[in-house]
Amino acid sequence: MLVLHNSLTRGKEPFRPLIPGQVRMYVCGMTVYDYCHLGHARVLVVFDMITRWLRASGYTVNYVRNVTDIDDKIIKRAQENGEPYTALTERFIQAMHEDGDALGVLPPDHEPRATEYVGKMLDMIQTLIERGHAYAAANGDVYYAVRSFPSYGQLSGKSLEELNAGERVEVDPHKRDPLDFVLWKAAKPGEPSWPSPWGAGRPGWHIECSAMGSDLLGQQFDIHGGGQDLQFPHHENEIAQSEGAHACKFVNYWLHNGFVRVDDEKMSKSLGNFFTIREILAKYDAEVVRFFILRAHYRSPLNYSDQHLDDAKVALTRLYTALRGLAVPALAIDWSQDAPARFKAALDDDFNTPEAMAVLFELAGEVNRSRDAAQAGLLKALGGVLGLLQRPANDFLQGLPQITGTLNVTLQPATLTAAGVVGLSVERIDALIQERLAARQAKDFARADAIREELKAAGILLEDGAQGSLWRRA
RNA sequence: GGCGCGUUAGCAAAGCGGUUAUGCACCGGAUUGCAAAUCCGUGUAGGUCGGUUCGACUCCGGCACGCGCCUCCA
Repeated sequence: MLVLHNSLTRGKEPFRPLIPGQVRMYVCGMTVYDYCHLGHARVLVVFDMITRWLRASGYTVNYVRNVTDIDDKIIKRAQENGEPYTALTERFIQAMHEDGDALGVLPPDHEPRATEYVGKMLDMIQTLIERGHAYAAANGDVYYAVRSFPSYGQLSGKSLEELNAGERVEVDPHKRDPLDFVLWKAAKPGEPSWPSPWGAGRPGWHIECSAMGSDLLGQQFDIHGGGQDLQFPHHENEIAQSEGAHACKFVNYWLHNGFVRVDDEKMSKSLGNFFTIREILAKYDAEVVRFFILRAHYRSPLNYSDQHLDDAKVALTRLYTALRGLAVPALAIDWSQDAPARFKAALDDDFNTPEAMAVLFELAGEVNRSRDAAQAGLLKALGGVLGLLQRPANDFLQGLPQITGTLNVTLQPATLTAAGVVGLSVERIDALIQERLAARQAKDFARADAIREELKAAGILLEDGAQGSLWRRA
């Protein structure tokens, strides 16, 4: 029985979908005006893991992750670049897909773009006006009247009074209440716009998700996810819009993943302390990054540093090392066995991936002791539930970091030579290993050790075994 | 100022009112020409002050420190 933490009630609850066996889940995706950073990677990976686990648990999942492809920042960036905003968004949507693919993130079932749903948004805004939840202002904007929605603040646990007390932004004279938020934004000259009953303009950010969610998943659905920073005001506003327009409960379970931090500060665009996914993938294998993300609980803060990624790499290396050299069979998991049962119990407890991973490491120890292919198959199968361990072991152990992206990426293979990683071809490595083998057989250990040192300097580590020497990249 | 979250060993990170988390690092041993990998073994925790309890890292309260939200942000 899956139990999950619901932000709405601030506690753990048994998960019961509206339709037994079927899960409808919406996650707020990216605003596509730049490359995704590690914080975005966390959302992608965490909700991919959640989707995988729901499916592994037997649920049919309809997973929607939207794209915001029209907003102030997009318009500004496109103007700076002197390009149509659609060219900008297309480019970064493609980049986002490349990043997600690299990280082993399965595509969502639907990936609606805001610009495709403007009509639905206008319908919804019209309904909100008719129901007294919204009003058109003199400047052509349409605002949501938060005072018309008594339970406003339920998700963030704040009352309107508390929110008003902390108001730090200059009050917009067109708003009836400082907390009223924009549903429809009148266009300035030269900006992309859509016609509407209130004049040319574009949708506000919050209405996008309400419209796309209800269109694809229904007026009420099971899970809504996103980063913790969206809890207020974005998700609060979504509730006010959707419940105001549809007069029924919007979402039963709200899931929010924790932030990625740098030096104990939130990684964010505004602070400028972010690392893009592709910057990180220039130095680290994408599976290491995925492993790094899933090694922490999804609701906990995740501190980023090279040291932590180095640690993650070493840990993942241990798992792959256990699989190396075995003919690992593909097998169906018997969830009644001890290790799978503990793995399942961990994930059923609010997606506790750190505990599930502990089971993987215990299993790796058993595989190392037994060298039993069936146990290795179980390790690989359980890893697969988390989207890990699916490559041939040597592909990971001997592989180069993957470079994704065909766009204007600044990464060059040369950046990989920092540790001498690409200094030697596989052929050269094999030749040196053969030479060293001959030296060892001739008891010329000085020569053998010199070759080992030479390879080590190039980032190649040797492991001598009964059937010759194995190598891996440092 | 308001609201909320966190503080676990050298580092990272979980569960749990009483019994080994796990990974890395460290130490001892096996193995190895020497290493590496692997195996075996040992040690190192629970911010602080109180309370509840036979017993608390685990529950409750105070304090300190850190972080987040209250404005766009995954």
